[in-house]
Order: sequence, then structure tokens, then C-alpha cells
Amino acid sequence: MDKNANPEKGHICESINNSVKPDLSDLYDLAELYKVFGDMSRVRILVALTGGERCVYHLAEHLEMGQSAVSHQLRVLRNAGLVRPRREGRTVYYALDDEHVSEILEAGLEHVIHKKRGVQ
Amino acid sequence: MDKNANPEKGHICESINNSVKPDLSDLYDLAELYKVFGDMSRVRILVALTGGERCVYHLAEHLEMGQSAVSHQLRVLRNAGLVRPRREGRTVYYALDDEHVSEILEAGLEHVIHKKRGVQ
DNA sequence: CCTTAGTATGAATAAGTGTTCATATATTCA
DNA sequence: TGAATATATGAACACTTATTCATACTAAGG
Repeated sequence: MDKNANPEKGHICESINNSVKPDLSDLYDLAELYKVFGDMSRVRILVALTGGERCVYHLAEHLEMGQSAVSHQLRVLRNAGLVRPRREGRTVYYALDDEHVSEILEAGLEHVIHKKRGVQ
Repeated sequence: MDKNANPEKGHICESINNSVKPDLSDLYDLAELYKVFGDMSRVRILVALTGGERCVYHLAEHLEMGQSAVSHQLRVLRNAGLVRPRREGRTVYYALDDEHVSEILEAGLEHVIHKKRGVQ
């Protein structure tokens, strides 16, 4: 088949591998998603949550962050659909929303660790 | 440095799945990596490069960006080790540095598309 | 050499972002 | 009801960052 025939939009996203073809709106969402991962506090929160659900206070204590800062970042993660809250009395427990989240973390970690070991 | 860098906490990064245990420095690098992906211009450049190497001018034209903006972003991608330049005369062709890059893109895209289809 | 094409870079500006502080909301218990 | 605890939110600040403009660099051709 002709793969290089379309100068307009063709070659750029024939499909990243073999799955679905991403359009501009998908790439916008993709960048927004990665923007959420692009902060150490949020990454640490997410990694902490890979060990199971945690309450806000526990997160703040463990990550040595202010409670307000943690809450703010949890909201960002919530709005991005990455974490899910569960209320129990006065306490709110947060958990990863689905397994995609840890998959994304792992894809990045693999790259990071691979680069690190490769350079030294 | 950290006032309370106590590694005895343990539960946070027992290992994300089954691979290597990420430390604080890894998570810093991870956030920095995602920060690079967290911009639509850069994502579009990377996605364009999944179709093979492209020169700067071609990228600028295709993405409807200024040549300077593309160059600036290519430098960010280069410094992050995500793309690799190859000079041929006056033209510089850029390509993805390794297959990890498209894997990371795919992991995010899967999530994005899944969310999109799931909500409606 | 000079000119031209392709790319890179520095400075400036505008827009965005994470944290802190103060305060508000929500829930439990006395 | 009122106090205490857990979390959320708004505003302000410092800081980062993506783009544009102008210019410098690099290679090819005359």
C-alpha cells in the first residue's frame, strides 16, 4: 500500500505502532496527561499509591509535604482521572484509578533506569 | 538535603510491579522525563518522528510552527535523550533515539483513548 | 571570498504552575 | 450545639517555560 502518498496528514500518525490513529485532539490530551506526570510531587504521590490506597495525611507525612500542597496535587490527579477518592468518616483515601497509571509509570521508569545504567 | 531521609518506610516503592526499585533520584528523573512529554509541540514532534526521521524544516512546515520554535524544542528533546540528530550537508535529520520513546507514547495514548471512549 | 539555505541560540516577553498561608467545608464526638 | 480532626479551596507569590525576534553558526555552490 501507499504509505507516503499523503503530504497533508498522512505520514505523521499512520498509527504509532499498529493500534489506533491519534488525531490532534488525542495528542493534546496526551500532552495534558504527561503534564500531570511531569511533577515530582505528583509522581511521588502516584508511586506511593502503587502500594495501595493512602489517606491525605499519610501522604503528606510520608512525602514531607504540606497537607495543602498534597491536597492541591491530589486534585490535579483527580481531575486527570488518575486517582480516585474514597471517603471513610473524616478521612479520604486515594487510590490509583486504573492499572494504566502504573503502566505509564513503568514505561517511563524503564527508560530512566535504562538510560542511567547505560551512561555510567 | 532531606531532613528525614529515612529509608525504613518501605511500603512506598517496594517496586512498582516487579522490576527495579526506584529511589528519589529516579523519581526526579522520571518527572523530568514526563515534563518533556508534557507539551503538545514536543509530543507532535515525537509522533511525527515515529514515522521515521525528519528534517527541521519539514517538521516546522508540517506542524505549522516557526523554525526557531522547532529547533528550541528539538534541543529539549535532544537533551532528554529522546531524539538523535544526523547531519547531511546543511540539513539535520532527527529521529527517535530508541524504541522506549514510542513505548512511552503508546502507554499514554492507550490511556487517553481508553478514557475518551469510556466516558461517553 | 561571498551568498544562500538550513539550523541553532540568546534575549525578551507572556503565560503557566507549585507552594504557602489563611480559611472554608465536612465529619465525628462530647 | 460546639470543639476537634481531616481535607479542600482561594489568593498571592516566586519560579518556570514556550514562543517570537533577531542573529549567529555551518555547509554548499558560485
